[in-house]
Amino acid sequence: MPATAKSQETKQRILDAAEALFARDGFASVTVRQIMKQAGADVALAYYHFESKRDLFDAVLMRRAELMNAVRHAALDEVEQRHPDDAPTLEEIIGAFTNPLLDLLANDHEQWQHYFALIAQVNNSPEWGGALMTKYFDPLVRRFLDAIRLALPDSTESDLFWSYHFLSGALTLTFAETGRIDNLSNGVCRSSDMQAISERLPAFIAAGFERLARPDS
Amino acid sequence: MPATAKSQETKQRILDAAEALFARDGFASVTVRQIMKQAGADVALAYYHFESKRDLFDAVLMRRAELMNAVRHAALDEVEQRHPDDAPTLEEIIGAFTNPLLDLLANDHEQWQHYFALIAQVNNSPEWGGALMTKYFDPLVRRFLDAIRLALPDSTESDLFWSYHFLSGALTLTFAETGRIDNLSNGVCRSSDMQAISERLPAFIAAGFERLARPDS
DNA sequence: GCCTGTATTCAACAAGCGTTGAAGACTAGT
DNA sequence: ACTAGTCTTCAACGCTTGTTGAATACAGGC
Repeated sequence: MPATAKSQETKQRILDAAEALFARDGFASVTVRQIMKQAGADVALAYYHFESKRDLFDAVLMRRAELMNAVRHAALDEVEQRHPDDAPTLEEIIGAFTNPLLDLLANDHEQWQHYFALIAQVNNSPEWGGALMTKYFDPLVRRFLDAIRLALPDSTESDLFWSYHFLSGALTLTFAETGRIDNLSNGVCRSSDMQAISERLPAFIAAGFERLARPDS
Repeated sequence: MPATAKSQETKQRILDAAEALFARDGFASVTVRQIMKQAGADVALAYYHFESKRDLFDAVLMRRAELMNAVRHAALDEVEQRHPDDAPTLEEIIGAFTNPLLDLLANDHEQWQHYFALIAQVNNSPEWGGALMTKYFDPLVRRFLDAIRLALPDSTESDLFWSYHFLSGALTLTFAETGRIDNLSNGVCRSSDMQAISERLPAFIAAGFERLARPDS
C-alpha cells in the first residue's frame, strides 16, 4: 500500500517523458514503448502505475493543472488586494491571467514549456478542446470574467465570452512556441522571448476587450 | 496517362474523407482503412492515388490552401481599390483577412469547417506549426503586414509580428469550432455563430494592433 | 474482338501496437 | 532468516498498422 519514494520518483519520470513526447507529437503518435524508453524503465511499468495509455495522458494533464490554477488565483488575489476600493485596471487583470505562466517558465522552463505546448494542442482539438479545457479551467476562467465584468461594466455577456475566447487562442498558440513567429519574422522575433510576450500580450488583449465593450473609443 | 473523370471523382472523395477524419482526430489517430471506408473505396486505392499516408495528408492541406489564399488576396485587392488615395482603416484590412473565411463557410460549411479545424491543429503543433504554416501562408501574411504597416506607421516590426501572432492564435481557435465557448458560456455563445464572430474578431484584433503601436491611446 | 493503358480489387506481408500474466527482486517488519 | 507487500522485469498475446504485388475490371482506339 505505501508507495516508496523511489517508485514515486519513477512515476514522475514516466510523466515527464510522456509530457514531452505527447507535447511534441500528439497523443496517438506517441507509443508507450517510446515513453518508457525515454523514462528509462520497462514497458510494463507504465501499466503498473497507470491503468492505460489514455489514463497516463490524463494524469499528465492533471498533474500541472492544479498548480497552474493556484498561481493564477494567487495573482488575481494580489491584484484585488492592491485595489481595496477601486476596481483594478483591465490590463492588471489580464496580466494576472498571463504573467503567472511566464513565472512558471522562468523557474523551470523545459517542463512547463512541454506542458503549454500540450495544452495548445488540446485546446485546438475538436475531440478534446471542448470537454477537457472546460473540466480543468472553467472555474478559474469564470472568476477572471467576474473581475473583468467589474472593470468593464458596459460589456455584454457575449462580448466577454468571445473576448476571452480570442484571448485563449492567442495565449495557447503563443505559449506553445511552435517556431512559427521565428520563421515569419526571419528571426526578428523569437517564440521563446518571454519578455517580448509579457510586454505585448496583456496590452493587446486588454485593448480588444475594451474595444468590444465600448466600440466608439 | 489521362485520368478519367470518374477516377478524379474518387480521388476527391478520398480527400474529403481524409479531411474530415484528420480534422477531428489528428493525423496519427486516423487509419488509412478508416479513410477508405468512409470514402467507399478499397484500401489499396489510397496508394494508387497518393504515395503514402503522409502524402495524402499534405494533399488535403494543399487542396484548399490555394483557394483560401486567392479569396483573401482578392479581398485585400478590393479594400485597396476602395482607397486609391488614403490608407484603408486597420479594421478594413483585418476584415479582409478574416471575412473571406466566413464567406467560404457560408457557401459550403461542412467541408471548410473540417479544413479550418485541421489548420488549427497544424498551427498549434510544434511538429508542423512552424514549417507548414510558413510554407502555405507566408506570402499572404507578408502582404497583409505590408498593408497594416501603412495604416500604422508608428508600429515597430516586432509589434507587428507579435500582433499577427496573436491574431493567428485567436483566428485558428475560433474557426476550429471546438465547442469550448459553448461550454464556457453555457450556450450563450455558439462556436458556429459566424455573425457573432464577424462582428467581434476584426474589431478586437484591430484594437490590439493599435494599442501596441500607440500605447498611450 | 482484340489491345493498351488506366482504375480497382484481393489477399497478404512484416512490423509495431496496447496490454497482460507470471515470475523475480527488492524493502520493510518481525 | 522468514514473510508480506511493493516494485520491476521478461516474454508473449492478439490485433492493427502502413504498404505492396499480382490479379481483375473497365474503358477507348483500331
